[in-house]
Amino acid sequence: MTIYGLIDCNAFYCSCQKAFDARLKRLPVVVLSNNDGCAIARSSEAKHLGIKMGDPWHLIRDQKKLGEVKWFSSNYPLYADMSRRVYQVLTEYTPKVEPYSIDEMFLDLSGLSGSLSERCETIRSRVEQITKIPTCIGWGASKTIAKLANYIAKDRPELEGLCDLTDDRVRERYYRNLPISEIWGVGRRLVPRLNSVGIRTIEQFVKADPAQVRQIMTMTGVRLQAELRGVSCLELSEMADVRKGLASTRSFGRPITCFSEMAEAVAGFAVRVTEKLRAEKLDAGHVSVFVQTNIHQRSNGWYANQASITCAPTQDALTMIGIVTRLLRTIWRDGYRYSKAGVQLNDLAPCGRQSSLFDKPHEQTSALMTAMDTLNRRYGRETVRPAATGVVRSWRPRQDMLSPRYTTELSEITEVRSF
DNA sequence: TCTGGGGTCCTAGGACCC
DNA sequence: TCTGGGGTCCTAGGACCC
Repeated sequence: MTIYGLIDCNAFYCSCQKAFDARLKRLPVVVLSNNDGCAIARSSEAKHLGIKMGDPWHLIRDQKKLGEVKWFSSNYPLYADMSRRVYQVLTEYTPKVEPYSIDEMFLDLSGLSGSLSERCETIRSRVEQITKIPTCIGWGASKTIAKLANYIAKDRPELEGLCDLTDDRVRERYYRNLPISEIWGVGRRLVPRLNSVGIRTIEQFVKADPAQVRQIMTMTGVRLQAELRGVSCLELSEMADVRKGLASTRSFGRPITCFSEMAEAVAGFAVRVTEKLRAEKLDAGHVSVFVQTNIHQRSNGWYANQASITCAPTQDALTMIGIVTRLLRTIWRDGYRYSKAGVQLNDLAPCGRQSSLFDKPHEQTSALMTAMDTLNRRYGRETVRPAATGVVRSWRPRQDMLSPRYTTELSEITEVRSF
């Protein structure tokens, strides 16, 4: 029988910041979303101050007790690289590692000899020694149980970061007291609907009539019930799945009110998504553009719309700018203060496919795109970019407290001085 | 003034075809 | 004028995740 483990990095983005600045060690640290909008990671010290996930930063930054909080704009190149390092360490201990998100990885613990608790403790200390990132590990007979075990390990300090749910009786004891909201896959919409038919604890969920669960949650719910009983339905996949879609979307640093600025912004998104496409050697046959005004301020008129089109598969930035600009014209309305927009690509496939009997397979990445990618890789993002993406760009998102990309940019590496 | 970005899966319903 | 069943594909919308 496979034993599934889940390792999760504690307050990952904050831990990454702390890893490169010893002065932060015992201080409350908060990392903000893009546009410095809201808190998306808090160190344990910051959690103790009462800062919640998703708190709008502009509403909490002025509170007195927050004077000592160190806050950062999010720095994804740094976090992605730290995640890769954690992955590297894990592969020393188990050959089967499935990255689930930037800070979580599923492990196949079946082959490990001796006490699993001891082995997992070794893995935790090794990850912390090499990367400076603290973690928790939970394990059990299915991914859903491993996920729950991980939550318990994090929630109860007395467990010292480890939780074993392989034993039926131990599992049932937790199921009796834990609410269904702790199940992986049961979110805020489903909780009240399940509550209304008398399902409140995980124990009640597992024992509930599958037909009733199916009615509320479709097949996903029935599968979850089986997983929680220890019948594994979700396999560990070591190969990353083929990507289904790809997007670039942003909130603006200030509202956009004129078409030409929005056209620049949307062209910028087109450049960004096609850059990702070329990096993964894909092309896209379906393109969507959306725009919207601030969802939190509907009083003076709210507008949101999207348009999409099926096109000859492409990965070319200039072609994509043409497509998204045409789509934007169909949904643009004067007189609104737009706060957010984006470009979404679908129908992805390895580039070079034949789109129809009469079209030739479109040409491989053009020399221009290759040159642009090479320059931007060597000299930094946006060293060269199409003029259609704008020059002034005063609507760009805020990033007031960006830390250096310590591990991926030579020019931003930590300096050590000795006297 | 200021509230993120990027994904996945599932289902229902419409268009179209034979 | 009446009148069917079954299949595929696509899209929109709803739910979830980190």
